[in-house]
Amino acid sequence: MRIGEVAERAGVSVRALRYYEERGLVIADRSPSGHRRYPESAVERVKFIQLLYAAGLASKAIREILPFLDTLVATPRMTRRLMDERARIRARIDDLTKAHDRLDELIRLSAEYENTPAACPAT
Amino acid sequence: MRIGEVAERAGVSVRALRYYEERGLVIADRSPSGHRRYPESAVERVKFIQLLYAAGLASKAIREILPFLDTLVATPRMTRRLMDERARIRARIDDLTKAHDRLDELIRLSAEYENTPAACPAT
DNA sequence: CTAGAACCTCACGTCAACGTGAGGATCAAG
DNA sequence: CTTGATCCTCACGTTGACGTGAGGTTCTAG
Repeated sequence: MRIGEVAERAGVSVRALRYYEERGLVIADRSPSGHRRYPESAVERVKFIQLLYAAGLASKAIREILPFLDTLVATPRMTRRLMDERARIRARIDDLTKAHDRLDELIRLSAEYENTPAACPAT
Repeated sequence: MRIGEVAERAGVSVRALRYYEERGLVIADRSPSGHRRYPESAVERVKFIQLLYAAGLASKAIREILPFLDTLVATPRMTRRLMDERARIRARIDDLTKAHDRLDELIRLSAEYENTPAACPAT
């Protein structure tokens, strides 16, 4: 598969894919002319990378975790990293929950001084 | 109160406080010689700012929300911003939860191939 | 065979929230 | 009055995940 198709199907930019290769997150072999060739699996792999990036993992952490997808064998280092990052994410969720509740509080407060309805469509 | 004390009590750097002033998040008046003077309330204000920064709000969004703490009166714009950010945070929590669960899955998988105990101290 | 789409490699630009000196003034204590 | 801690204002450096041309090659449809 060519880079443009991978980009579109994974929902990222072509530049991002080149960047991932530079960071060692995705390996692509090349056509004789030098164009990148990706296997089908690359799409899912990139989506997974996006998931981890969105969760705030650094590319270094991702690089340590990704090989697991290929080998399905976890080194102690990988396991540790997985658990560390899980803990980090959990802590982050706690922080966000605090901020969320605080904003909630303010919104309810503001509803007392304004005519603005406190009801939120997404609640 | 001087900037150093505010910094220590709020748990941020002196540089951060100057930056917050530059961004219009904290107003400090000056001594005749030009040193910043903060009211007691600044400590709580800065902690709140930290909470919002930690939740991923941009300084622009914080600037729109902060006046509420002073006036306790919400303009429609402020209310909208509050609710927008609450929604953003909620969405962010969802993303993180997805990533968390995915990592959890991998950790359980890796426990099958390694002797690494799956038990997590923080669970 | 030719045009336009898609690809390539540099390599500098971006943005946010500060960090980090440089160089100098001010404050609090003895 | 001196000294060490604290403060001031520039102003450039940092980090990560790309964006954005520049300048050139390759692929593909007609």
